[in-house]
Amino acid sequence: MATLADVARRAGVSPATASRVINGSSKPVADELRERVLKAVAELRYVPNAHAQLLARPQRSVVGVLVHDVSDPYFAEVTRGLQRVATERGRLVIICNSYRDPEREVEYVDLLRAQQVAAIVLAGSGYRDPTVNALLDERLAAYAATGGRVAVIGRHRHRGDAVLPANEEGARLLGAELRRLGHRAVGVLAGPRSLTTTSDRIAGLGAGLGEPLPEASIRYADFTRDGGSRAAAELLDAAPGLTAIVALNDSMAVGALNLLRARGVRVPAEVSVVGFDDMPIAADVTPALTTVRLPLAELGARAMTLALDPAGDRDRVETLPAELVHRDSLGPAPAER
Amino acid sequence: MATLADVARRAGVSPATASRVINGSSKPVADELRERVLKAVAELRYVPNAHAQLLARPQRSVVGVLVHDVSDPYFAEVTRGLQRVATERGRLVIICNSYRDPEREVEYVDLLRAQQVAAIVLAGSGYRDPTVNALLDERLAAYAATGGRVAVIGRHRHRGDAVLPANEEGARLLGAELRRLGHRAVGVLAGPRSLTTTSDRIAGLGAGLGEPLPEASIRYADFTRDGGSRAAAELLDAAPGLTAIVALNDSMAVGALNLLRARGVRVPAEVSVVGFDDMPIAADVTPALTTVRLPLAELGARAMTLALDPAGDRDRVETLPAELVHRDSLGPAPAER
DNA sequence: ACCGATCAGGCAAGGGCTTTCCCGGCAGCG
DNA sequence: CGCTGCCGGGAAAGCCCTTGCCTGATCGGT
Repeated sequence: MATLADVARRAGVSPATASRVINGSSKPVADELRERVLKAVAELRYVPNAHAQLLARPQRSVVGVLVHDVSDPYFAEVTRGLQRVATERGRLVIICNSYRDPEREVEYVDLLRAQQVAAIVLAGSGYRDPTVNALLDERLAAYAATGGRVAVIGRHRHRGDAVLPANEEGARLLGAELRRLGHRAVGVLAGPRSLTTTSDRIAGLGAGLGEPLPEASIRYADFTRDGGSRAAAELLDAAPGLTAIVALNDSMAVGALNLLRARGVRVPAEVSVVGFDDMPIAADVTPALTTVRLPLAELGARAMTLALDPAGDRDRVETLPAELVHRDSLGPAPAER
Repeated sequence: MATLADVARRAGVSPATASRVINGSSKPVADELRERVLKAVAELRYVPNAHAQLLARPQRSVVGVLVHDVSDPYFAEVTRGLQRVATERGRLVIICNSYRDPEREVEYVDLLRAQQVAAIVLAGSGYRDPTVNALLDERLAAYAATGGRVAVIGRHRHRGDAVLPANEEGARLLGAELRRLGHRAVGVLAGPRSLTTTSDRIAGLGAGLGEPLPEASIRYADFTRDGGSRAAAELLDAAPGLTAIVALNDSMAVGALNLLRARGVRVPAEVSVVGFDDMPIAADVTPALTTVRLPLAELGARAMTLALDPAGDRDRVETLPAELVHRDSLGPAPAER
């Protein structure tokens, strides 16, 4: 690997001059020398060692993003927003997948810290377990204490700048609509119990329905298509009288739709199904999914903006609204079964 | 930010000793000192500066991945495979999105080179333009010349280790099946003209159908749902007699399905629709999409494996087979229209 | 009790780059 | 003609860490 010294030698100048030419320093360099340096750079295909640069100047330029799983459509969308802003601002992004493992999350925070990233963006539901949060908080605080910027998405239990999707409010909207349509026996396909996203959405739903949801009508599973399918099967077997199934994300809803089709249950005539997030596929399944739209890319974009802007005196918190999207999978409750 | 020197001072030892304790060096250190160092590390919340480490020891550990767009389901799936292997091998991954801009691709290669990554994995269709390829090749060669490892996915025009999806063969399978079912008027929803993936799949399709596809029955658009929808509309308007539409990826197929539904065209009774890739949603749309399955995650996993294994004497090339997945959106050609 | 071997720990040299500070040379001024 | 001031270029210090090599001490053997 060619070094700056190689370039300087080849151009017959000092490393100092070469560096100045390459970085466009404000210090003037004679045209002839400049050209010689540029020529040497091209010939040697020289690329500065980013680590040495970072060591030599305190300026931090890359930003770390910690998500549960980029290949999950939810995070894919959030990441798109994050990337857009980062690219606009000329920042490189390191994406890390925690796969919802709190321990790995802590490890990654340290790793990003070691990489001297300018900022860390944490995306994806927080955990309900206070022990886990405390550990992560402690690490983030250590990072922030040395000037690192932190922004979180959807983790209201962490300090630092935050952007929050209106999980609870969105679920409330949905609950109210279900109630208006006469649904009384509502089942819930929930994500992992440990996540605040799950508990927030359940709470909102209960509020909207006007009565807390009995634990018996909730099934916890993975936030995936298969998780939704399995949970729906269990739920239907346990409580055959349900008129509506609320999935706490669209993937699960798709799984439920699939199961119902397999069992020959008509949607929404016999059972209504609704989702959450409004992922791109929601409109393309049959029946088209009624769901709660969250501005996912916007969530990412805002968070990255917060992370890259200088810290304020106090934590900034932005809440982004949820919106009910009416499609075909939700109808009035059938009169009697 | 605490440094090793801070830790050493606090523990009352030399930086050398501190370093040895922290890195678990083979050189023995007395238990008492070891403990003092560990205590200082904890108190200062010390994390070694990864850049300084990288500078001090030549060992490269992170690997760079260059994709068109992680939030595209195709790449999301490929990335999942890449990540899996990288994590197993204890490697951090830097993901970069080129958004199909060849120029940005070259920039990112340099950037990854600057980051001293151990390997670069290039995923996603190559370009047909030889000029563009030459430029990229030159940069990759510069990287490889200094010991960097390169692996590409689906870019048969680049040297270096490669894993290739059987694009052409998969399309041939599909073409043959269409022919068997009596389809003679076949339209194609193609991705960008500049990509080899597009041209390979078109070539294979023609081969399978037994006759080259007339240019008039092809519409080029973005590899997206909306691209597919628009292209389908144009195609149908221009050639109303089509009995089958082949989308060159599943997103486009979903868009086509949507358009046909909006126009009241029955699938597959009046027009058959097939996709490519077998993305997770393919099974969930209505009618369920007949498509060509590519082992996407496997593609990623293999590529990462190649990239992390030491270079062989010659370039290794693995081809992964495509498989026709029969679902509901493809039926026999209607007798007469 | 002395010598050599063994061992733990520290010194210091890098690794590649940036940047401050200094120096030599030149022009301009008195 | 001599001095000052400016300007372009280079020497070198430092960023933080690892590690080969050296030193001082301890221990065993004789």
